[in-house]
Amino acid sequence: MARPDGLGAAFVEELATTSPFKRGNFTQVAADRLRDMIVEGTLAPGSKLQERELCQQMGISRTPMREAFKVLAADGLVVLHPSRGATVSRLRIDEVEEMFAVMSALEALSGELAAERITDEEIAEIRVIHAQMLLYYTRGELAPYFKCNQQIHEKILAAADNLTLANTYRGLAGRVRRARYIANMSQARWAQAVAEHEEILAALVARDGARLSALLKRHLKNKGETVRESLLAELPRRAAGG
Amino acid sequence: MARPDGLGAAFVEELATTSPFKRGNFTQVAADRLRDMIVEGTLAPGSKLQERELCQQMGISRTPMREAFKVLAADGLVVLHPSRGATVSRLRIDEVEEMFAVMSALEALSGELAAERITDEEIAEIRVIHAQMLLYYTRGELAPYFKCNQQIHEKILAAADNLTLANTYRGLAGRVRRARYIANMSQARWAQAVAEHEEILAALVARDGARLSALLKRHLKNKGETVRESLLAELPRRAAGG
DNA sequence: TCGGGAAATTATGCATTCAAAATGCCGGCT
DNA sequence: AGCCGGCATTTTGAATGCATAATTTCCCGA
Repeated sequence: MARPDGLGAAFVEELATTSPFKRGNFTQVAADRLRDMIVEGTLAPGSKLQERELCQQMGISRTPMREAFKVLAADGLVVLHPSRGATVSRLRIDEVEEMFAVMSALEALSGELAAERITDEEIAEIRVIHAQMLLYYTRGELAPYFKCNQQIHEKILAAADNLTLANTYRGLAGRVRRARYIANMSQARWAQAVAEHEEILAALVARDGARLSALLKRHLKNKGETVRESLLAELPRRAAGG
Repeated sequence: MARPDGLGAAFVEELATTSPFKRGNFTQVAADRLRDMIVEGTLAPGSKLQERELCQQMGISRTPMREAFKVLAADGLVVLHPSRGATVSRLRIDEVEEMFAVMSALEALSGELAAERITDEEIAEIRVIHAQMLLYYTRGELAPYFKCNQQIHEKILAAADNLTLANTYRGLAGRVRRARYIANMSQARWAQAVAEHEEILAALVARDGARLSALLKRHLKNKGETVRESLLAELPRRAAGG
């Protein structure tokens, strides 16, 4: 689901900054932009989406903006209140737990499928990213680490060669990404995650589907717990702060 | 995903037939109606969605109809061709296979979770539906059989108590439902499905999560194969017929 | 001073209008 | 005779307008 065509934020920027009249996909552009704003927290969970205001901000009219709201609502990032506008959906902790449960089931499947189908070349590519990721880990650079991490999971998803699976997964991943923005890993958790990734890579090389599946499932479960802990720790702070 | 609020077709009818001015959500109504039309085949896969025509048909204007298109596109039932309108998405056989693979992973999870949490009362309810289903089976009444079947899976999903899982599953189920409309089971397949359901019920009663999970997974896999066979058998006929 | 209610304001939902792009058609050109 | 290009028509995409529902404010009474 999410954005099957995958117009990235880059294009959004391109349109917003340069020639303002590239007719065709104001809706898509608005949706992607809103998505980014929600994920990075510019639009806080629970905050109201003022269509008038956002329209001015993006220099478009209400129609495509409203369509964008609908799309994001279908994605679960936004809640529509009939005749009362739209708000950024709050992600309750139990919801995040639910999502991670579902995602780990999907990761398990992707592991099974990937083990059957992955090519040596794909493994080699993953190996490169993996090594890069380790480097960032040793340097303690979290953001690029995450990026590599995500790329690896994307590669595995791609190797599974099941677009429906990939889209379903991405839909959920998009929704929890905002939680991850908030979440910070402890050193212990981080080390554990890296260790797990080593095992995952090994299972991938061995084409051991069952093992890979179990590893990925556990990996996601741990990630879920990390995020959960962070959220629990962060929640009271936020309540106090604003 | 899908329709989290779940306004059903009933409401659509209500609005369409009685007081025509119930201001509020023509978009939702239009989306649900289109969904039904697509699922039941009134709008054939690949056919163009003529917005003007559909607007007249439903007595609404283009704005909510276009919004409905966007929502259905996010659900995957409709494909938007920029500046060229929207068409009902075709479901390719490999896509159906993909969906069933994902659904079986989700069913497996729902089985695991349900086994942990299901109450005696819920089991009793399922037992009733199960018995009813068997009756329809012996009578050879396919449609009501399917309905019971679906209800059982819904009950298990409900028992799993994971809304995200349920919504994700429903999103996919909604998309493959059209395939099932076409599909017809062989007697052997039907008997096998019934036998599997017996086992599923037993595992549920025993609260055997691992077993239930495996059974559901296999069950869905078989269902997927059934649908696949039907589609393969139906495809050439359709090509010849029109 | 506080609470209730009505009017004004605001914002939402849908319709309509306006503009641009695509499709189809006709004529000219090779 | 067939193909390419330009013009008209159709259709889509976005903006604006209008009616209604929600919210806020303000006034009056207790």
